Amino acid sequence: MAQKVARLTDVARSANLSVATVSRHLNNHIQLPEATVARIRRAIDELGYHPNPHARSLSRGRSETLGLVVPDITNPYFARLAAAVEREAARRGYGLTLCASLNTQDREREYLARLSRTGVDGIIFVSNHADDGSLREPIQVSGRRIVILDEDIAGVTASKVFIDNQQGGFLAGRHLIDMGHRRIAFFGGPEAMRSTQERLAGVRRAIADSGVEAVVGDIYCGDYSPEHGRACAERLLATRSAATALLVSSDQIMIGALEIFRRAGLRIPAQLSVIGFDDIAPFILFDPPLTSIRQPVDALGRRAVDLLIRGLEGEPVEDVVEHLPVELVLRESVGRPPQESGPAKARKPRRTTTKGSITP
Amino acid sequence: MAQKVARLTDVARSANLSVATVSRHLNNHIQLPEATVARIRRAIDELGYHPNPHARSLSRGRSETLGLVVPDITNPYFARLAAAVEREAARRGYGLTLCASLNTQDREREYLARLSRTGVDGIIFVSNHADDGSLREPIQVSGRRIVILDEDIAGVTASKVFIDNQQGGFLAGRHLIDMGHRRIAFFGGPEAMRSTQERLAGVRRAIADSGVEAVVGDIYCGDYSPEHGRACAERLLATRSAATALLVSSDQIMIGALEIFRRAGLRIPAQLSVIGFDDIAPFILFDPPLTSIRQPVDALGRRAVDLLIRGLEGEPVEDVVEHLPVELVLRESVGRPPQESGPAKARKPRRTTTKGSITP
DNA sequence: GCTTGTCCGTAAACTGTTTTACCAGAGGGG
DNA sequence: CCCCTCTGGTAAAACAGTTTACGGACAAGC
Repeated sequence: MAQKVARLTDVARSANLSVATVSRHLNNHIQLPEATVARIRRAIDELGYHPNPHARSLSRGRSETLGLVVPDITNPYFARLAAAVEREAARRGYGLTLCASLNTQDREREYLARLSRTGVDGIIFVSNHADDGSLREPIQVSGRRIVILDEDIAGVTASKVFIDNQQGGFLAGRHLIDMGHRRIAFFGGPEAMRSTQERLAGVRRAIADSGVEAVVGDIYCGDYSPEHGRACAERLLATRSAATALLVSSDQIMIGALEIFRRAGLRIPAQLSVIGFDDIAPFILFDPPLTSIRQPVDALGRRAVDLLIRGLEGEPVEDVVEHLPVELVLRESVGRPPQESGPAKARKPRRTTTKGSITP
Repeated sequence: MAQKVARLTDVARSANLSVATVSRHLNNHIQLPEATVARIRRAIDELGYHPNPHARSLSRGRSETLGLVVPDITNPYFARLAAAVEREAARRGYGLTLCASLNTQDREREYLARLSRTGVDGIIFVSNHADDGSLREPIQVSGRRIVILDEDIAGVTASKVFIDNQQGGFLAGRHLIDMGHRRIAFFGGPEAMRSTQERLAGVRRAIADSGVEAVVGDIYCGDYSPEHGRACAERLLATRSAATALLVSSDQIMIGALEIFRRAGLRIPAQLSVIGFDDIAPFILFDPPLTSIRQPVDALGRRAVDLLIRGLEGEPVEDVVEHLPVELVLRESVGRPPQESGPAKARKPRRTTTKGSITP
């Protein structure tokens, strides 16, 4: 009783072979005659042999496992990202160990250390706050290959995959201008974060490009949460803003904002045109269906995994920084500004979904 | 250049000790004089030594990693569950490797095999479909300790943690009866699943216990999805059902159903009283805020991890089967049935949140 | 003075693979 | 007949820790 689990040695002995032969056969490093193969197969079945994964990892120097550090999988955006990463990793034969940093630097550092101790081959790192430089050293010291996703961490040399935030702002801005809006409000994430700054810059570029007299005012920054969205919306209503259009920088913020708008009886888009950002939440189900900048979340995850695994498997890849294109999905939450009487000088909106392009 | 990473041997040599001494000190198996400790510390810092996790796992026979198989983290219910599991695992010093089965038996089997190959110490398994018996063997053969979560897989001997589905149905049913409803519709998940059957049984038990002449009719089963919810709602409206109340067996189904009801202009609870199940989605934000049976999702995850780790760390635990209590959260989506003119013989609702109890 | 026990420490076995270096024998070409 | 190249296979050395069994030195107890 309590019989030991079968080892490779046992299989080899039972098949009258050396361990090396069996091992190489199992790893397809050798072509054996059918008779020998059958002997091995029989021995394995009989003994119920399963290779010991720890020994395998030690010997090969890798475990075929990736680590993913993400602020919070309860947030649909990160859930979707994690799902994409997991799927792609699995497709390429890698496992994924998940770490929820809850967006605190402490836990981020702790998980980085833990992942080093845990033997993952590489790490995909997603943070969601402005970086204060304290992450730089633990990342470099972890010794693991790493790729930074979604939000930058300055000073770290690694491959990085972002979305084209500026293009997102630009597409939204241009659409609003085209529809005749001249004052655009903006509900953003943390002010210090690149995503916020770049999206804003995109809107401004759209205005500048249009040659039209327009402005982005009522810029309220905070964190990516429904609470912040509610606060923004209340503030916008309270100040009786002159803005006729609004760009909301995330689904989470949008959910909070819509709650307040609905409660206040604000009609969208009759009284206020609204564009969202992310397009993960089922905005098509909302009333009205929401026009939104769609992030290529799945592509983001896939690309990060691809870059990481490539680096891992010897291919000597340079660190790259990529900006994946976003697109504008037109639905029904953007209309003409209320004060505009006729179809004066406003141009028509363009095609239904407008692909952004990769910026260098 | 390309200098080798420091090994324990290097540390020992540099500190003028044997590897055993250093190893035991690092693992707190020995108390050393301060001078020796300092030598070790110096050597480690100088060499930048990090223990090799693979070697460690091999030697100790475990990796302090758990596996979680879940249908889809994109679903908020499972996302929440995964978050709870991850948090608890991390708290106890364990990592978590994530597998998304997408609810297909094939992928479930594949992941089970993969997790065996990947060296996790134990597995938490969540499936979301009626089990056809084909999972039984791969689970047993995996050789890993396993705990089944949320939905049963018959014939598997393992610890299992469920919620008390019947109590959920019962609490909902009793509340509706108390409010005067006599015909209750039910939108459920797959008919073959225990969760569906037990919740339904709970409602029926509530009716039986009340001694009142009531019935649960318009029972529509399908999968846990918004699409199914839309289909259910359309069917209910189309048949001009006599039901004055409705129990919806999941958030996902609810989202679809509400969309149709809203579109049809149905007033809740004036024309139809509604109770939800899960209470993960922010139902408090809905209009009206939804009365719902709340699942103890965090507790579910924590308990599963606890059971698993206990078994792993030698404590000889019997396989247990637990049913965690649910509670009824009263909000504003349940009222009196429309045809009821006065507050006739209906009893008052009870306290605000009613804890269920553990059933044996 | 002898035993006993503690403290600090060592050598060696053990974990279970993969991989390298090598080799006997068979078959083919010259 | 000799040389060469496959084929099918082996022994042994990594991989990098943990753990066991043991042992010398020194102090205390008798």
